Amino acid sequence: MTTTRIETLTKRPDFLACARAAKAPAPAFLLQARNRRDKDDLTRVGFTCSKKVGNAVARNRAKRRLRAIARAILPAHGQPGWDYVLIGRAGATASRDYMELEADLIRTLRKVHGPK
RNA sequence: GCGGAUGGCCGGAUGGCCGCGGGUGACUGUCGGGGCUUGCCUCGGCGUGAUCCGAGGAAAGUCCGGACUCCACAAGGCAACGGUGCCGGGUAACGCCCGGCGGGGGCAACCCCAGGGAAAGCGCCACAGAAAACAGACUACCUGGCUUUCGCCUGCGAAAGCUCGGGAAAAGGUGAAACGGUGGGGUAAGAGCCCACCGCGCCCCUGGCAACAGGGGCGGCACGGCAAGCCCCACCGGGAGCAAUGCCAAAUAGGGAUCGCGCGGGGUUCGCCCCGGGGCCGCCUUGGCCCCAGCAGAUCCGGGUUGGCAGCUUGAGCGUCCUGGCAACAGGCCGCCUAGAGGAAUGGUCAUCACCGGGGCAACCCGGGACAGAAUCCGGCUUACAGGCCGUCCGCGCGU
Repeated sequence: MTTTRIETLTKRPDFLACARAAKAPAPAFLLQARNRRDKDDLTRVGFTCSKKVGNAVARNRAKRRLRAIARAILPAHGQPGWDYVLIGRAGATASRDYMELEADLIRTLRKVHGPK
């Protein structure tokens, strides 16, 4: 069993690169993803919740729920060598049912990987 | 019981499963460095499992006050700018807190106050009103004169009137405010014109550390308000901030400092001496600094960038009790260690219980969770907040 390690994105250029690549919308978030095409098979993920999501409390809660589904889904459904960015939406990210949130992520991942 | 005032506290609980940040020590686990007695010791990173800790009363607004760090800083005087403003106390400090005083509101408990100076000066006082700051007079009042009418009879009286003169500022009405108020005397009518009380001003005495309060005397009223318009007075105040600042490593172009040679005019015994010009330090005086010349040299320095480490949490700390104080608070004994991230942890999800709202006779069912997320750290202020708990006091009603 290969333990795919997951790292968190921290650099602004990485976020911008993802924003220019594939996008897939979901009711409670927006997924951006790209294949880095380098030697490393690391999977990386970043989270963005802008001021549009709400105040600091609302942004934190949205980010935590996104982090929770990413940790649950990505080891099985993510692909090595890819970067993913999850963007929170006002209201929906905090209120959508958790099981549906996970299903949304699986569906959108399939979509961004798809055409390849 | 109802209504009200005020002080303090809490801000769901427990348990599965899966996770995150930090500390501690562990490992037959790995990778790298160092040491040597060459298979051990040691340091660091990663991994694994263990254990402990992990958001708030406002963490918020960033409005005051500090600690800490860097920069600036010769003395005196003057000026400017900003802040504070009853008195006493507390504090590291404050624009904060406590206790008083004065004024205002409330039956009361209690609450509110930007609360120094208006005889230093300038400015302003809307609307209304005759008049808004220095006196003046619209209506009305008193009186003289004149005209008309009437009564008695040749002068007086009464009434009405006047582009007329004088007195007076009590009455009316306006206003936030009208040149002291109320009552009496006085007068042609009136007026501090005189008197009593109240208010106001000055002086004295008593009490109080003081703000101030009480009392006495004198004054015949002279001094309208606004200082959150300028201002005056007293007191306080350097600037920037943890993205401060310090250290390490990597990689490199341009820069800076010191030394050397040289540097306005004149003299020189070659040690120096005399005489300048310009600029800066808020201004002035004393004073200080820099420039008036650069270079082909020598030595040294480290900025910016990226990464890492420190600053970074033991502190004006928290709790029980005791002592002093009306209190804010201070002192003492004992005990405790309570987040330290850096695209930023402190969570996700499920269940049970408690709470609130709705439905139901009930078992129960359905729905809900305020304001809000540490970022160097403290002391305050202000603002936001579902719901709940405890204490003290006041008024009214009832019972004893």
